[in-house]
Amino acid sequence: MDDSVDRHIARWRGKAPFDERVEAIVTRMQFLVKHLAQAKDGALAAVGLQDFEYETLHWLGARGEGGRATPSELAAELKVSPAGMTGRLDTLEKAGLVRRIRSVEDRRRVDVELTSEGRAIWLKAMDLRGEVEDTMVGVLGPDDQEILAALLKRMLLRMENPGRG
Amino acid sequence: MDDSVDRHIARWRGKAPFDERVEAIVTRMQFLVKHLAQAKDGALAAVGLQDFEYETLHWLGARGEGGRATPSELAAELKVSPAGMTGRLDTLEKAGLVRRIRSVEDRRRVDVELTSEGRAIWLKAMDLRGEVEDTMVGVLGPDDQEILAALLKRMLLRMENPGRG
DNA sequence: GCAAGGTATTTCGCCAGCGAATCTTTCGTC
DNA sequence: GACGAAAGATTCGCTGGCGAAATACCTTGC
Repeated sequence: MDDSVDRHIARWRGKAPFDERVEAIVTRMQFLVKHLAQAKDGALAAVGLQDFEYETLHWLGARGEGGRATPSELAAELKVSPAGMTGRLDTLEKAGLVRRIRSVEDRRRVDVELTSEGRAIWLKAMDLRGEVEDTMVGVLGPDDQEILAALLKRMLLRMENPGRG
Repeated sequence: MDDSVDRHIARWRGKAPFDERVEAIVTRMQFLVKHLAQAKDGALAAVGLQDFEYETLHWLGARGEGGRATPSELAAELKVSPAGMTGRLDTLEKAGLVRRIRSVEDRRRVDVELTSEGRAIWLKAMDLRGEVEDTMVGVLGPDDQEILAALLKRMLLRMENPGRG
């Protein structure tokens, strides 16, 4: 059975010089990410969160109980511009899910931490998000998941270490 | 060697209940797509194109010489809202890369086609984009690429056919 | 033949993100 | 110890995309 990318590529064969495998891989990843975002949007709406809010809470929650992070760290981890992160934190702080604390020893810095309410909502949202992602990744058995994760990792390493081979 | 996703997941183990494999796969795909978009932005700037413009020209070009498509078709294929597609086409038409033709027999409809200039620029841009994507996907040998494409396809089929399995 | 409903596109108001510029604080150097 | 460079966060102006409403057109049923 064909997916939309197969149809795209077939309709297209011979009309221009390009690598079909590469095209298929890249386009499928783009579509999967887009699908995922849309599906997650729907699921997260149930707890009143938007995707970008959840994503931010998620990486903040990863710091552990009472864990903190600076806006720049979060911006780098989430691959968002510093300005974008300021905007996200504004929204989250206004909603009471996050707290900004100006550092004492270096007053340029700001630490961000989850409020207890933020942590609670994040935990609720994790379940919902998990369902969507499990639906997608769950088509694959555990072995295939391992293989997929490894292949993706090799590509990501290349992108994160431009110097390397 | 670890990538940023490994580090994220490790830092995080035991702190919340979730499937590490799924998390790793999803997060890596998101990062790869983001990396790709950023790298492509840079490359395409050389021909004065933005990513969303190239993407639209690309699917239009796939229709073949003199091929046409309606805005709604393009919107569906590119997973963009109809309103968003109008905006894209406005930009492209103003730049002279695309032409809108109101259909004669059904005057609600609009057909879109590449101008010759649009086709030329698209072809030039394909090379540049190819380089970036090849760099990423090229870490994998042909066999691994086939495996990856197949795994992605299985997931995409699931997302495009919600009823199924 | 005409009203009601459906379809294709566009307009409108809004939002998150980006890059550049700004402001504050700290660090290095003389 | 003062002054310029650097670092961290924020503000500002702009852009692409979204959802909802509006517009224009076709089609069906009476």
